[in-house]
Amino acid sequence: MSSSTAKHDVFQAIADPTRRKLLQLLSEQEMPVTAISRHFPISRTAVSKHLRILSEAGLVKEQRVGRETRYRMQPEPLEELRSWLAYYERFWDNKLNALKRLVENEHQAESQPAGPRLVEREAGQSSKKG
Amino acid sequence: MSSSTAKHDVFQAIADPTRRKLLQLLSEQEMPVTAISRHFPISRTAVSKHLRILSEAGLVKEQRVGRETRYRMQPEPLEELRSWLAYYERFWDNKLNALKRLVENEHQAESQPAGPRLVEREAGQSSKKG
DNA sequence: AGTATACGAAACCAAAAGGTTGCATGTCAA
DNA sequence: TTGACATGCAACCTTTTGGTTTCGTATACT
Repeated sequence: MSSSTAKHDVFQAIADPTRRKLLQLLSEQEMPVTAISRHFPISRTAVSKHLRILSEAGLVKEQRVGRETRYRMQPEPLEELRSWLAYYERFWDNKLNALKRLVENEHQAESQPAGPRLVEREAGQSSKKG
Repeated sequence: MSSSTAKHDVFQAIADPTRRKLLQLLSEQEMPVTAISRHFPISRTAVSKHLRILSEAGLVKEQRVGRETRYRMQPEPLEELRSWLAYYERFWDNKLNALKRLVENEHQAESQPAGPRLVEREAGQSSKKG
């Protein structure tokens, strides 16, 4: 169900600091565009564009109410970020655990945890002329 | 001690899909540039530039070994992403919990959880002409 | 010494990003 | 109906981004 054909994904959407502030603001409360743009030093149109990008990433939802368009945050797409991050958490967890073990055993030598040590090298095509 | 003057932050660094693949690859094993670039359809120089950006964000570390530069992933900066994300987790947690409650109680009405309902409006300067 | 390999730096380019101003349109208030 | 407000859209501009090719230099191999 997750739309993967989107022009703007969540990674790209949150890359911009203004958009992160926008998200923060809209997480606190739903707001129409002009009210939103009052919180930023840029033009309303610029804010509107950012909102569009967030919208395409599914991070905000708009609702027309009379002449205003109210935006609210939509947290679901952050799930993708979360699962992406989850993969990498084990790496710094490992480091933390290693450190913890080190501290607990204090003067003991660090036991190299099992892991890939070999470095990927040439593809094996070195005999070009022979 | 967290460097905040960096030209490239972690959000921007992971925004590019190529760089995310790069991270993935380097999380599996340390690798020199040419070997890395064999995994991508772009030039070695382009890969090198991406590596530079990741490096500036602290997400990879390089080590010169003879004529090659070996890169390895450095997970620590992802901590920032993690903590950023942590703030938003409560939002979808709320939704999940609400859903869970709903499912558990099945045919029961959804009790609106306490939260800001009011919308930020005008700053109060509507009496301009009097 | 001479050649091949690994890499970075520089110059250059097209497209995307982030911003602006101006205009058109829909809606609310007298 | 007339005017103010809220917004979207189009045109335009500048800077950044992601990419290329070419070249220089350090290191390794024989």
